[in-house]
Amino acid sequence: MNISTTYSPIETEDKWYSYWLGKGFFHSEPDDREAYTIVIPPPNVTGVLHMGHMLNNTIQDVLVRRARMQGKNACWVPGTDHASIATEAKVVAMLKERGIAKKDLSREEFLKYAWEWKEKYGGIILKQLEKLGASCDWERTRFTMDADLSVAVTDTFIHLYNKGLIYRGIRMVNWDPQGKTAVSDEEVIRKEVNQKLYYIKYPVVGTDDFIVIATTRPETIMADSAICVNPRDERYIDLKGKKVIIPLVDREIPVIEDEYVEMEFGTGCLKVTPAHDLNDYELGVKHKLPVIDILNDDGTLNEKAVILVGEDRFIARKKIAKLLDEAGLLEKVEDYKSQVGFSERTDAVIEPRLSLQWFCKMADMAKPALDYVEDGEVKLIPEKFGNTYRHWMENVKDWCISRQLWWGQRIPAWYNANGEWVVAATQEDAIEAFNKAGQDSENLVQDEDVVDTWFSSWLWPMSVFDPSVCGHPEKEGNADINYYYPTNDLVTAPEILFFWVARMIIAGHEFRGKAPFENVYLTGIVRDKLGRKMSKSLGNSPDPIELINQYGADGVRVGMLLCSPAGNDLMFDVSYCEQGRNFANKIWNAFKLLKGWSENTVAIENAENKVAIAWFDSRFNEALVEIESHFAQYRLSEALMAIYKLVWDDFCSWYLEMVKPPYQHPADRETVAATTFFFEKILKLLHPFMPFLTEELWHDEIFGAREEMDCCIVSEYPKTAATDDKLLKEFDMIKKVVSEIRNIRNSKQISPKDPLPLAIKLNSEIDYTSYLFVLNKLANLSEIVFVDDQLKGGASFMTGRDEFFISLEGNVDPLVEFDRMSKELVYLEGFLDAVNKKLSNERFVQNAKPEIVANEQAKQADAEAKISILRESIKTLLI
RNA sequence: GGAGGCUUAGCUCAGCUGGUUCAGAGCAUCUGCCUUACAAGCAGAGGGUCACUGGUUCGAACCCAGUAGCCUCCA
Repeated sequence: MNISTTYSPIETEDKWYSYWLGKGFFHSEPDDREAYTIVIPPPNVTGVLHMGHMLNNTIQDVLVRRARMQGKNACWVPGTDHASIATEAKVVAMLKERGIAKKDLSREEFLKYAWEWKEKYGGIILKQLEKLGASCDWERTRFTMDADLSVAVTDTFIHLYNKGLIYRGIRMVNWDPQGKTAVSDEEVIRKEVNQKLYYIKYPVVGTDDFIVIATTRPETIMADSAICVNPRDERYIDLKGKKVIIPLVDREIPVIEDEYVEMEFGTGCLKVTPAHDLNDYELGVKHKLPVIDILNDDGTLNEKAVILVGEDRFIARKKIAKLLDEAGLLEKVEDYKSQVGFSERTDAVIEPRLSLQWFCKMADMAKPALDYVEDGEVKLIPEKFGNTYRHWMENVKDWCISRQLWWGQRIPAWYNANGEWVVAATQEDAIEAFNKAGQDSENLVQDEDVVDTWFSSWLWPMSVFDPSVCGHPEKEGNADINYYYPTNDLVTAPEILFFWVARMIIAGHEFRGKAPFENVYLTGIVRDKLGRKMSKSLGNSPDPIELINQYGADGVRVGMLLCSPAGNDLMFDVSYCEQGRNFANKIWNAFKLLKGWSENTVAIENAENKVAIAWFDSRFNEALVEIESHFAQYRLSEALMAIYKLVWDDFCSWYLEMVKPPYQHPADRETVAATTFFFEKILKLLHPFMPFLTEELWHDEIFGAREEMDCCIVSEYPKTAATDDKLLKEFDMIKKVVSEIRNIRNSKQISPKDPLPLAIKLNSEIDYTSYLFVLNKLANLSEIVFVDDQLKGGASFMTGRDEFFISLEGNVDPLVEFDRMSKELVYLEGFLDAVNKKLSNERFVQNAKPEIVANEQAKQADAEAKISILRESIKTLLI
C-alpha cells in the first residue's frame, strides 16, 4: 500500500469504480429484502454536469449507499430525458455546420440526424456521474424516448383524451420568429431594454378631438380591436360609447371600459391588440373583440396590416413612426425602459402569438395530488414547500402540452381533409375511428407537433420499471414496478416542484393509485460566493470534473455537502472542496499511524489504554445517535459535520493521542486491535460520503484478508449501541483539564516538552485516579498529587468544582492571576444574581415547569459553591 | 401585482416545545509550534445590540404586529 503523506485520489477512484461495477454491487433485482429506490431526475440528454447536478447526485448517492449498507435492496435508476427543445437546437446547429438547413429536410430525415446526434453525443453526463462515484444501476439506464417509453407517452395521451382531460384550445405562445418555433417560458430570457414610448393620436369619431395612446409597439396599431379606459377615470367620461379611428388605416374601433387599465400609466388609455399581447387577448375575450393577426411567422407584416405589408416588425416600427409624424398624429416620443423577452437560442425578440394547442385539464387531477402532500403521504423536505405546493395546486392552470418541434413523441391526433380529428395510436386505429364516426378517412395527416418533454418525465417513476402501465390503470404491472414502486426518496430542485414533482404525483395517482415516492428532498440552488446563481452566461460556475481532478471526488462530495443546508441555497466556494480534500488527507494519515503500529506489536498488557478505548467506544455510539437523527431529518450536511468532528477531534486529536505508543516503542496488540476495529467502523460511517477513500483503506491488510466480495460499499452500517454516560461526562472534564493546562503553557510560553507538576484539590465526586495516565500523557506532567489546601504561587484553574494547581517557579505574576480570578468572580456573581432573581420571583416559581425550577436551583448551588472557592483562592493569593 | 421565504461571529450555517453557564459549529483570522501520522498539520486564543421598532410573557434569538433589506416562484 502507498504510504505517501498525502492521499492521492487519482490512483484509487477509477480502480474502485470499475471494481464495484464488475462485482455488480450497483445492480438490483427484486428479492425478499426491503427495497430502497430512487429514480434520478433525468438530466437533459444534451447536458453536461454542472454544480447543481453535482449537489443533487451527491445527495442521492449518499442516501443510496447508506441504504445499501443498511441491508436494503438499493436501486438507483439512472437515465436522461430527451429535452425536445434543447436537443432540437443542438441538432439544428450541427446540421448548419454541415451546411444543411432544417427546412430542407423531411421530418423523418431530421429525426435520423437527431438520433445520430443523440447516440454520438448524448449521455455524456451519465459518464460524468461515474466520476463522481454515483452508484447507479447502469443496467437499468433509461431514456425518455426509448421505444417502450414513447408508447407509454402515447397511451397516456390517449387515455387522458378519452377521459376528456385533454383538449385543443387557443393559446398565446412565445414565438421565436427567427427559429420559427414556439419556445417555453423558461427559454425566454427577460432583459431590460431601452425603448421608446410613442404617443399616438387617434381621432374620435364625430368630433374634432383626439385621444392619445402611449405604446411601445406602434407597428401593431393595425391590429387594434379597441381602445380601453378605466371606468373610474374622469378624464375620459365623455368617451363612453364613442368610437375612434386607427390612424393611417382609418378603421373604426370602439372605446371600451375595464378596471384592468392603470390610469397612471402613459395617458391612461390602452390600445387593445388581442392577437399580439397576452393581456390584451384576455381583455379581448372578455369584451368579445375580434382578433386581428397582422404578423407572419417570420415576424414580417402580412396583408391584414394593410400598410407596410412584407416589412419586418422593427423596420415597420420605424417607418410607421415616421408616417404618423408626417400625418401629424404622433404627439411625442419618450425614452422608456422595459423588460423584453429574448429567445435563449436565437436571441430574437419573442413575439406573443396566438395558436391552436393541446391542453391537459389539471383542476380535477390536482386535487388528489394535493391531498397526498396535505395528508403527509408524500413529505416535502423542508416542509416550507408545502405552502408553495398548496398554493399552486389550488390555483393550477391547464397545461399546454404541445410543442412545435419534431424531436419528441408526436401527438397521436389524426386529421382528415374536413379538419375533423380523432386521437389514436396508429393510422389504422385512426381510420377505424373515422369510419366508426361516419367521417371521411382518406388522406389522413397526423398532428405535426410533439408533446412537451415533461409529458414523458411525469411518467418516469413508473416508466423506468414498467412503461406498459402508463395509460393503463387497469394493468397490474410487472414484478419490477410492484417491487420498486412507490420509490422512497426523490431528490430534486425546488424550481421544478410543479413542472415535475406535482405532475409525477398526478400521473402516479392516475395509473397506480399511489404517489410515486414518500419523501421529496428539495435541494437549494447552487450560487457563487456573491450569491449569484451559477450559470453558463455568467461564467461563474466551476467545471465539476475539473474540481474532481483537483480535489478528488471524495473531497468535492464533502465540499458540496458541507455548504448545503437542507432546503436553503448554498453559497459554493472551492474552499469547501479544499476542506474536503484536507479531511480525506487527515483520514489517510490517521490510517498511516495505525498501520505503523500494527507492523510492530507486542503482546503486553496495557491497562492504561483501557479507559481510552472504553471512552471512544461510548463516544462513537453517542455520535452515531446524533448522526442517525440528522439522517432521519435529511440533514445531510449536519450528519457529515458530526462525522467530521467525530473523526478529526474525537478520534484523531483525542483518542489516537491517548493510546499512541511512545516514539519507537511497539504497540500492544489489544490497543491495535481495538483501534483497528474503531477505524473500520469509521470507514463505514464515512463511506456514503467518501466512497473511494474508504474502499481503498478497507482493503488494507491490517484488516486481515478480504474476500473479493468483502467491500466497504456492502459492509454492514454501524448500529447504535448503549453509551456509558458517566464515562463520557467525566472525560469531558478530563479534556477540559488538559486544555486548561495547555492554555497555561501557551500563555506562559512554556514548551510542551517541559513537564509540569499538577496538584488537584478535589471538591466533587469524580474519581480522577483512572484518568491520571491520560492526563499525564496529554498534558505532559512531571507529577500529579492530590492536596487538601489551595496551593500558592502557581497557576490555577477550576473545572467543575474541582481545583487544579500548577507550581511555576517565578513564572507567575500574582497580579495577573488576581485580575483573572476577579473577572471570573464578577461574572459568577452576576450570574448568581440573575438566578437568584428568577428564584425569588414568585410568578416564575409558580408558572415554570418543575424541572426548570429545579434546574435553576442546581445552577444556584453550583454558582454559590464556585464563588466560595474562588473567594478563598483570591484570599490565598493575597496572603 | 399575487404567494412564499430569508436576515444570528469576517464567511457559510445550527439553535427542537420560549427556560441548562445560551448565544453555538465549521471555515477564515490572530499567537506559538517543522512535537517523525498529518504544515493539506498541531496546540491555544479572540470575535456577535441574534436586521430594526413595538407587543405578549415571570422569562424572547425563538411567539405576535409593523418597518427595512435580500431571495424564489407565479403573473
